[in-house]
Amino acid sequence: MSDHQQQRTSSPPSLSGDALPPLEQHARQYETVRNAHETELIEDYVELIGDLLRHRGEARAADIASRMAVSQATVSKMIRRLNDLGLVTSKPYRSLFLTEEGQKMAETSRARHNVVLHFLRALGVNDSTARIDAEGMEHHVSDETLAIMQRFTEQQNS
Amino acid sequence: MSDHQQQRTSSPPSLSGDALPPLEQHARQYETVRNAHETELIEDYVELIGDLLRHRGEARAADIASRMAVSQATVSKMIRRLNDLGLVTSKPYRSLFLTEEGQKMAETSRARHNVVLHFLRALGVNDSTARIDAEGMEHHVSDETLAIMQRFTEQQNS
DNA sequence: CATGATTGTTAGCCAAGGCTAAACTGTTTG
DNA sequence: CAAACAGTTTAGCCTTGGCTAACAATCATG
Ligand SMILES: [Mn+2]
Ligand SMILES: [Mn+2]
Ligand SMILES: [Mn+2]
Ligand SMILES: [Mn+2]
Repeated sequence: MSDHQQQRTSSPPSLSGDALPPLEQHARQYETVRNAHETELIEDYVELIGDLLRHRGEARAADIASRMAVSQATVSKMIRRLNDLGLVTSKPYRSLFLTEEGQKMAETSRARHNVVLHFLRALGVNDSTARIDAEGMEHHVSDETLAIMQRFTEQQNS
Repeated sequence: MSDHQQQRTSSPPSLSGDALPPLEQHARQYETVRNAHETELIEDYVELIGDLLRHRGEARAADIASRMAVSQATVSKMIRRLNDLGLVTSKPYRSLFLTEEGQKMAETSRARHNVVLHFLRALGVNDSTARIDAEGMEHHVSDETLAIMQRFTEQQNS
């Protein structure tokens, strides 16, 4: 099929599915995704540290490493970054703590994560699948969509 | 844990929101996300190349660069990777084409992308927001969730 | 209180995915 | 048909986020 293959047997000129979005808009889609990827891991770390602090009272590098399924060296390096970003405070060989800013990020990340997770469950997705999907999706859900998801979930549970 | 600090004062055992998932499951969440990130960009390139071929008859590096809002050098490097992966064929200074395998990937990516996009619109999300969110979310939606989204969308449009 | 186990850090490696600058090719056009 | 221009490639750089191996600190325990 050098050109067009059958495609419908008798179709008029252009029946090639949805059109391409205008260039500017299309570009903005990919840019937004790239931006999300820059903060994604940071958010997951901060959120996890917050959760460990809330549930365990402390957040050790070793716990983060096993929860994230990543080496301790990787965690150690990332902790320095979080420190440089002013999100955590860490004395060597001691538990981590979140700065004010880190706490704020942890809360908003956790809130968003929960909205997505509960939405997926309300949609009918199996819990463990919902958890996996939410872990990735959360970073790519706009505020607009988030609000709609929340409304949907509330409506469903009533 | 050396010290614990206060940590509880007087509250009943656990009032710290949802519990942490069991370690194995939690680790699997992050692993799945990392895996998705490995193939994500590849899929977007292949999908875009497929769309350009369908809509324009050819896929030039310059078009990809402007659509992705990325430098031509970046595209050129990525094309070599796609070539090495057996997803595209490319003669220097000529338009790209998809291999069989590339076409298969383009189709399944496009199909999944569309399910997510149409689902978001059916949910009530504004079109341009839906496009942005779908571009990121698509790579983190399991088959299970995808099927549910599709059913939801169909049901909504009837 | 010495010592082994656990935990944390550092050094050095790698691949992916960006970038700019410079060189090269192909096409258009005066 | 020679330039000029547009498109493509290459070289070299950078950051992120992984890894392993070696070393260092802390903690538990006999
Ligand atoms: Mn999260
Ligand atoms: Mn996440
Ligand atoms: Mn896509
Ligand atoms: Mn995408």
